[in-house]
Amino acid sequence: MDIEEISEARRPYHHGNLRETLIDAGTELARTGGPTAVVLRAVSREANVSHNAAYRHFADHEDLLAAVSAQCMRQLGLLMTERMAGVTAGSKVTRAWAKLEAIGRAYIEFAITEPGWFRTAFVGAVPHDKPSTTTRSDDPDPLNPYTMLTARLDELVAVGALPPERRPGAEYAAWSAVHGLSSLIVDGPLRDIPDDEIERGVSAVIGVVRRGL
Amino acid sequence: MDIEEISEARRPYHHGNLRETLIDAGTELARTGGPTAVVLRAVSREANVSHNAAYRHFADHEDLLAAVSAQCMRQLGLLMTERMAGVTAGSKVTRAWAKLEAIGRAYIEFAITEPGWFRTAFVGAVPHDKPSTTTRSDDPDPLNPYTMLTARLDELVAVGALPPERRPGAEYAAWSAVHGLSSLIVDGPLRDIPDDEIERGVSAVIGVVRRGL
DNA sequence: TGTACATCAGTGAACGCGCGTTCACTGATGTAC
DNA sequence: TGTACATCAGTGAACGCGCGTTCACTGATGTAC
Repeated sequence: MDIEEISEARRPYHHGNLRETLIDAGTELARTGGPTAVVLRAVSREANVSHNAAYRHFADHEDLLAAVSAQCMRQLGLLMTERMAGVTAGSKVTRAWAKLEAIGRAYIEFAITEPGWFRTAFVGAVPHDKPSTTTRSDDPDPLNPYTMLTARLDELVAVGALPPERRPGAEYAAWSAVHGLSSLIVDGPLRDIPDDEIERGVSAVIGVVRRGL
Repeated sequence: MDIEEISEARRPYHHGNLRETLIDAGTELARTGGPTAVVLRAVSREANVSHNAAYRHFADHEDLLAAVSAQCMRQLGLLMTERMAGVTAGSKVTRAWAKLEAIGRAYIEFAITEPGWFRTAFVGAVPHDKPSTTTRSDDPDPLNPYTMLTARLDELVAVGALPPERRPGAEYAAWSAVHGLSSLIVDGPLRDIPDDEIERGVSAVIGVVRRGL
């Protein structure tokens, strides 16, 4: 009750949680408009705050965009985790393959259902071997899509489904295939293909990766 | 001599070839700055023409950008053709595979050596089954990368290297893999990986596609 | 062959727009004594 | 427990910027008679 009162009328001068609020507002704008919609003034407007307040929490526009981008990437990792959790049946080998397929399909699903987030996630994305300064932790982020992919490939080797000599470079092949189809559909020449054609593309990509590994 | 005179001092009021000149200027700007550098005023400036002259040849900014984008796509097709022409040795089957590999490697090479063009080629790219109004011809453009890919895959089938039942959807798999690696390197998280790591990625992608098909 | 006139292809000034950023400020909070 | 004061987190006005686009125009060209 008190909280509602505050959020409606007696909004305090000090926001208390403005950084997160701004990132959330930016993420919402990115959802429909992609990275170019993450504009300092628009984000501040959305957060009901003067457009200068952002400078108390971010160095500049680029800094804010990077934070929003990271949040979009986390959304991708979240969907991948969710879809992977649905895989429970079968032998160890079957499950290992099914999990790899699940995260791959989730990646493409994310790109198609949330194109704005997908595009935003990949602007100013930090190289996978250079952890960002804000996420400086020793154990890798379990929601990071690249981390999830390497874990799946390692599991395939551990379970005997993938010959160890095929392991090096495998992440490039798998990631590229899935990312490429996503990009071609989201911004590329495959923009307007019908749903059944998309499913054919996904199946072809998954099939080639699986047989090729 | 006369020509030089004209181009230097006595530039005629009527340009005579302004449309092509503007597209070329835009392409040059795109080369270093990508699609966002293709700005109406900058392009006109580069062509030594008032920034309104462009409106005699293009409906608006988007129209100009589309023309520049098409030219960048043609550059990609040109490099692919060139690299493919280098394949001459071996049996029919060997050559068919080598040509597919050659266009795939050329695609990635183009993305890495000409990132501005690569990015520009894929903004507002026309869906592959909907030819643009300017390129309305019955026989498909031989410089179109997608056309080149399908031709290679058809050849693999004709030559007996690819089982016909594997043919449907094959272009999605091959294109996605190659485009994905390119995107990840050009704008994505693989932005700053060293050269030898790139070569590992290319080999992995090519290998998986070849074995997977 | 000459001339009037429509049309085409440029020019130059001006418009409004939203943006990122800076400035001087004010209200709220925390802390030393 | 009070009080002075530094610091933090917001506000509001203003800046310059380059952009796409529109307007009224002018110079060059082609064509009908």
